[in-house]
Amino acid sequence: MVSSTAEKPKKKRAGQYHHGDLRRALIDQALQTIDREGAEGLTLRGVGDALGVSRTALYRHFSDKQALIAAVAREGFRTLRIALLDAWERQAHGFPGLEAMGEAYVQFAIAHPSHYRVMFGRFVESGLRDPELIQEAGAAFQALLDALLELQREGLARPDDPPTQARFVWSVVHGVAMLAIDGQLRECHDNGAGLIEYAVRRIQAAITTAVRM
Amino acid sequence: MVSSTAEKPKKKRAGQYHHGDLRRALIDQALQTIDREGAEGLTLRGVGDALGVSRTALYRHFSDKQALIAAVAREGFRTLRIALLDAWERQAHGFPGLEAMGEAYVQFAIAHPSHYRVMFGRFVESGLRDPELIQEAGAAFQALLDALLELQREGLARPDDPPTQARFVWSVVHGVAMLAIDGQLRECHDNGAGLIEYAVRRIQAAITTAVRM
DNA sequence: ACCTGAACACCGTTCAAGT
DNA sequence: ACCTGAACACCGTTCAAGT
Repeated sequence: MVSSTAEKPKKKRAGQYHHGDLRRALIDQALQTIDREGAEGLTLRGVGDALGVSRTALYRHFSDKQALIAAVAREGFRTLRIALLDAWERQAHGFPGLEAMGEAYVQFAIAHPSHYRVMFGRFVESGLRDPELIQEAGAAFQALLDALLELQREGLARPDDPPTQARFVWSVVHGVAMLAIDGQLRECHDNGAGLIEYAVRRIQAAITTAVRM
Repeated sequence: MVSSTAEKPKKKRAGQYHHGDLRRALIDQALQTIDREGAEGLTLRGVGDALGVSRTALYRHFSDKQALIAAVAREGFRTLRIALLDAWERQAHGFPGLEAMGEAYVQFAIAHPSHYRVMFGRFVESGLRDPELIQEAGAAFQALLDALLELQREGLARPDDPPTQARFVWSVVHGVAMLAIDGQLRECHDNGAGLIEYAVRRIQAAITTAVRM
């Protein structure tokens, strides 16, 4: 930190002349709108109005609309990673931990479908301009990779190439999640709960070293 | 067919006063645009211009833009189903046939990423207004279900609830496909080819009755 | 029946101007 | 430094009017 002039960072009270942290408020408002109305329902005019601010005010904090969405996506990967780690710890690791991670993953997507879609849509384009998004996504993936590495070390999971094994597991839960939020499981009377349970069991069967499930 | 008046169905030559089958031309043009520029690049003005027709001409054949997209999605499920059945037959059924189906599935998505996204995006909303879309998607799913039923009958696949088993397999290939086209496999030096191979093998391990893979 | 062109109500983004 | 309001170039959709 370079010692600056006499000016301390101003902490303006909320509701006063604009915001103390408009950037933060914009992200929160965008996330709220996305969760409620979907990403298509997100307009710069809308977030501006909701915050009592001009529709062009956000250009002081984000290069464009896509950058705002990328920031929302970043938050999503962070929340997801924490949920995964929490599930893993709560079940004290092992295959029960991996199952819990899988269920937590799909539940996050079902609870926040629009947010989840935003995390994966336009990922490449957004990632090129927002390295922190890629970093945050990588951290979430790392949580899964670490779990599998531990299972392999304990001789529970097959000693396959770890990144490939992790991407396979990711594919299953991502596939279930996407099918669920896109309405492709509408014929399941239980709204996909049975499939999630089946899927995590079959993941275990697919990567275990044990002879029988 | 009710015998009509003296008027035979006019077969206008292309390039002449509009089209003999504008509906067909609109779908083809929309598909081409989607494949080339993505679904966001699809504008009614664009397809109209490309066909030498007003931008509102399509309202004679489709209720709105979403209905046009739904028609494109329908074509996609049809093409996908044919590709799956072809792969299944070419490998003479069995697990080799199932593996080939899985690879054909992912390859379709990678070859036509925007088309594939359109097939699953807004599926519910589109399906409510376009029952044929749901029917075509169901037919594609049925191809997979039939394959698994045969494997179960032969004692090769576990006798689990067939729709659940089919949705699980679908989730894996859908997950791989979505991750691939959304750029989440960019760190794979082989662009995901190894993952696809690994995934179809692990699917087999997950649903087989055999003790060892 | 089928298509057009003007009009309408929206967008994201730019930019000169305010404080 | 930060924000505004008018303006610009786009959208999808509607509708009276043409043929």
